[in-house]
Amino acid sequence: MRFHSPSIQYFHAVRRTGSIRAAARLLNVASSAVSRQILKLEQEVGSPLFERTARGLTLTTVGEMLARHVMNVLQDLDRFRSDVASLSGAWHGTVSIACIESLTESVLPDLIASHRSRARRVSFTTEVMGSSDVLEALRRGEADIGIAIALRHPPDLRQVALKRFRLGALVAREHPLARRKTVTLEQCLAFPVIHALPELSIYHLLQPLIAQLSETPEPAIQANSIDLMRELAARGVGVAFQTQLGINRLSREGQIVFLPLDNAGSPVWSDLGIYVRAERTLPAHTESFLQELVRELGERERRENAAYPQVA
Amino acid sequence: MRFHSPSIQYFHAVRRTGSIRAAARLLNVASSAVSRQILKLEQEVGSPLFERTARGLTLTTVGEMLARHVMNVLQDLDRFRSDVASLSGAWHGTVSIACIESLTESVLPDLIASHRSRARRVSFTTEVMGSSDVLEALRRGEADIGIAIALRHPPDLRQVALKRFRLGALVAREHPLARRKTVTLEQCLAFPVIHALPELSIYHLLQPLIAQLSETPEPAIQANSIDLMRELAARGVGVAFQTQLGINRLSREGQIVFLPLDNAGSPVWSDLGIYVRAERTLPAHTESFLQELVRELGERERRENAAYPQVA
DNA sequence: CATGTTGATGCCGTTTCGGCATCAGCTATA
DNA sequence: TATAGCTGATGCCGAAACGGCATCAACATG
Repeated sequence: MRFHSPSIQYFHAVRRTGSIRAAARLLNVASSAVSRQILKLEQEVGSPLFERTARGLTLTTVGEMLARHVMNVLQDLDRFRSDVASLSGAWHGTVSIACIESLTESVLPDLIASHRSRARRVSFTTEVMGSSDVLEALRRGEADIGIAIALRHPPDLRQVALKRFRLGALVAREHPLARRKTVTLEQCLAFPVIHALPELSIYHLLQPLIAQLSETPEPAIQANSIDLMRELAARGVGVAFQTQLGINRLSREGQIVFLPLDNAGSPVWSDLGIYVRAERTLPAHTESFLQELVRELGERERRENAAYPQVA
Repeated sequence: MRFHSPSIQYFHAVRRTGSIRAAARLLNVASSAVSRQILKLEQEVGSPLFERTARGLTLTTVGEMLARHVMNVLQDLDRFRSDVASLSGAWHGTVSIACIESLTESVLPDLIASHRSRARRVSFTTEVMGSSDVLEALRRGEADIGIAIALRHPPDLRQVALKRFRLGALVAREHPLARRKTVTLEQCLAFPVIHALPELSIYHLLQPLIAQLSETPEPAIQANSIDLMRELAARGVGVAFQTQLGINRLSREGQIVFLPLDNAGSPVWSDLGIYVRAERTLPAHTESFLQELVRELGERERRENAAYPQVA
């Protein structure tokens, strides 16, 4: 089912690999064929699509416009294929997810397992990365659904949903703070603290608050893994900060305590956004999973707000 | 700039004309070429795309799915072309509008004239038709922007805006009702009335109200042209019904009077919807005109509500 | 300066495409 | 019912496009 000209498929491969020869290897054709298709394309558009360097090819402005069009075409072709396939019974296809680390502990595994039990022929590709990389992966068409801290998103992405979760401190069951209902940042900083490195978005949430404090916090552990930070906190090494999303299992087992953070009387929110490419209609199986994801996150948001009611 | 396989262009032409030979004439190629491309396409999709009758071809279910994909591709190609062109300075392109008759008196001519004075290289195609035909033209990709009475719209269309206008009675300056502020349907039916035929949406707005009345209205003039009905009312032939959108000039010149309709104490609304295909990103020049259209209609809605304040 | 990249290009065999003529099936009209 | 006019499909053939191989020039790296 390849009824689009080789030109646009070749163009797409060259854009992704950044090299004609690499694209040719990917496509199992000679590099001359790829080169000629690109030249033909440039002649028809009437403007160069790539800047040739000795190392490879980079998109020009017109090239980026064409890349956008080609991505729209190929993604819509995917949707069409999926629609045709679902017509003849079997639902199949792949859902590709790019998300930040906080989802990997319970939200995603629960959802994927539950979805697979109902639609076994839908497969998943999940890649964990930083928030800005999530948005970039979506823009480049390397993922269908993105979950990231809700920054200002580029206009070619659509924010399907926005859910807010309270940022809190994670301490071991035996920690002196463990009996409290909420904690302030000052109270936490009296103890050893497990800090997030700048590549984690939690860093950018907490940094402005820490900067406001008069005392300089004492040296502490720093890490770039939500997972590691959580496990360290569970072992009583120090106080970690994150949302409740990533500690479902440990908190159920009572090994770890989540204390909502209080900053001058108001909660500290971490906004989670769910994104898709704007210029795109999702295949049915992807749309279906997306709806479940939105519902599940909404459900967790609701449950959490019920557990830690806010004194507005 | 034709970098898509002939297959999809041929398919598109066949879908529009409903015939291979007609498509071939349209494309200036032999019918055998078209026939073969369609057969190849069907082989690649693995399912027939058309049902062959002696009269021509009709889309199958899979064919309609492909038609949707092909339309997305070709419309996005248009957008790409427009983007590239606007990069090199000159804004050009065509805005194709499908709308109902009420817009032709002042809204559209004003807007188009104003837009053309600023962007001379943008041309317009405007086609007047019934509300359901407007939606159908959009679905078929035969128009970029549709303006119609806001019915339930199919899911592949997006309602960009919804503006409500009061339905009212149109009478000549000398008409006995002309001095009133508002009128009821009963009051109007005491005079000769110019009715809309069922092909106009006004018919469907008024019919349920008329049916509620005890008295059967006396025979009156019936017409299917907003324009004609307005001119008849201006000549004192009878009372016509429509929104204030179509009588700007005549009402300014004082030849005709608009009396908002009162039905059991509440206004009778006519909802106007602005539509575009959902799975589509509009070219910049089309999007720009669309924004002006929405603003202008919103402005008229506001002005009208100020002129005839509602006693909620 | 040598070596390994990169993309572009000339040459040539294969594949695809399009045009012409023709065939079979159906419809409308006389 | 017979005929004329339409429909799409197909065999044949020349033209155009495509892809593979070998090679070239330009550049980066050691």
